[in-house]
Amino acid sequence: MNTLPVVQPQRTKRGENSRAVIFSAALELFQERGYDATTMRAIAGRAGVSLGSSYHYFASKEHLVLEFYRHMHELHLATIAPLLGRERDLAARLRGAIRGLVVTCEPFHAVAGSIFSSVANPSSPVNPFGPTAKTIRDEVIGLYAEVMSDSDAKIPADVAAELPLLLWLYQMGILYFWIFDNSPGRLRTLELIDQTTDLIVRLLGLANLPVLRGSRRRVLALVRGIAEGSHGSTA
Amino acid sequence: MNTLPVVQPQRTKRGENSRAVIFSAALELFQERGYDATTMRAIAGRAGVSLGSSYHYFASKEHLVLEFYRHMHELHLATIAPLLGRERDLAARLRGAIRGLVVTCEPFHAVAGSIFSSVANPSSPVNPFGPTAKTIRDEVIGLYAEVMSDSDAKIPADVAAELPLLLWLYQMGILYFWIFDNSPGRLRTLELIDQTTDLIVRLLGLANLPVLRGSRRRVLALVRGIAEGSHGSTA
DNA sequence: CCTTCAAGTTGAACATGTTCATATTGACGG
DNA sequence: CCGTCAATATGAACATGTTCAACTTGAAGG
Repeated sequence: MNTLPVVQPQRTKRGENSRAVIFSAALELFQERGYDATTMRAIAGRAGVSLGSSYHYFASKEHLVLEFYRHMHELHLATIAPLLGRERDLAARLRGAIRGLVVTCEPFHAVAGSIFSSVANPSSPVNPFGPTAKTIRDEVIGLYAEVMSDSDAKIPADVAAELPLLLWLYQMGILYFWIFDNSPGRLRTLELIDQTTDLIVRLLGLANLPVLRGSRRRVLALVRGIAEGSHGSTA
Repeated sequence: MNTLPVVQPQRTKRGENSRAVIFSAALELFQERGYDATTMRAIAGRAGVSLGSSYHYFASKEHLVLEFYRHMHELHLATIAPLLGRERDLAARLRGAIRGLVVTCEPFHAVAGSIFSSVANPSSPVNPFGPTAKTIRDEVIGLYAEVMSDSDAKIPADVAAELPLLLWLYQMGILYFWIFDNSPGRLRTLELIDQTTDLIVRLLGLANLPVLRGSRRRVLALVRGIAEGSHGSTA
């Protein structure tokens, strides 16, 4: 994973280090002061580089958020890896994965609000539906594919094809709720997670009932349509 | 509606006019150049007032968006009023209401993306969940209460209590999809509306089935919980 | 050791949202 | 008609994201 072909010769040593230092400074400042209050000049200052240098490595402040995503995702993976290795019950896996997410993000709760501002902007590079974020998006969706497929739940193929995407959307919904959640210990969010994950798994079971067959087919067709749409035309 | 008690004596004549002129200029420029590309200086310029004057009437650029909301909501109301007066079938009412929404917003499709950026920010005054937007939010939710209650559908009381809020959330989801929709004539969105409104009405019917009783109770409890949460702690 | 050149680095300059001290207006009491 | 005062109006000044042309570094080739 660290041995790429010989394409960017020097770009590594010095540059790689500067990039890391800058991102690390940004991360600290985001936590200390929040996203909006963190100036690009302040980031450069703490990193010990010039303002221009910061822009050499991160095309915009939002690109720092993109890197922030990747970072959080790695932390998230590390947090829930043990659980995913051991647990096989779908409800437990899902609950653990989402709980792990908000726990991982907890240190950045205060920041998350202003960050979401950029995130929702369709023309921003950090928009989860946009092309720039495709790599990290596919990785996250892949995580939920793993949550699903390595469980012992028997999921019909047509549902299984769309479920990871749906769980990814669900995760974003939870995160948006979490942003607004000021309850002590973020208990409201945790409770919401417990209840919704249970509900999701239960509905998956019910989806086989004859009365629901029609709705299930239609919901899946809808999801497929939406997913295709995102491909073709990203602003 | 125009005869308020004697509280703001002079504030009306000249001020009211300036405010309207500024907003109208902003509206034009948003359409012509998009939200981000529209400068507060440009707005002031076209309105024929100074930069400072604009800030006298609108505390920030985002407050112009708040006014924009109100304006769109009024247009929306006017658009669907005839339908709501005549039609009684819930599916048709809902479909018409949501279709009317995207049709009303159509002239601002290009702008909507960058506007949503501010909208999603929890600390922004235009955040739909925030306190500043409460008035307009309640109005919009009220619209969906009317869509529901003046139909001939028989909706259980517990569902009816939460449905308007859910439909309001649903409407926002549709709008977010619409923002990304570049299909000719925005057909993808219209189709999505047709299918989802049908699905919603069908699910409302199914909610009475014994097998779904449990899930229904839990979903409603969840929604109630979420709604309460938004009250207490708005960032 | 010198040349070369791409990668890295720099800070001044620019655009734009926002603030603020100051000036102008115009209705109203006298 | 005059003085008063709140509402209204103004533009300079400020902060900050972003751009850019110029400068520095250091490894590779000779």
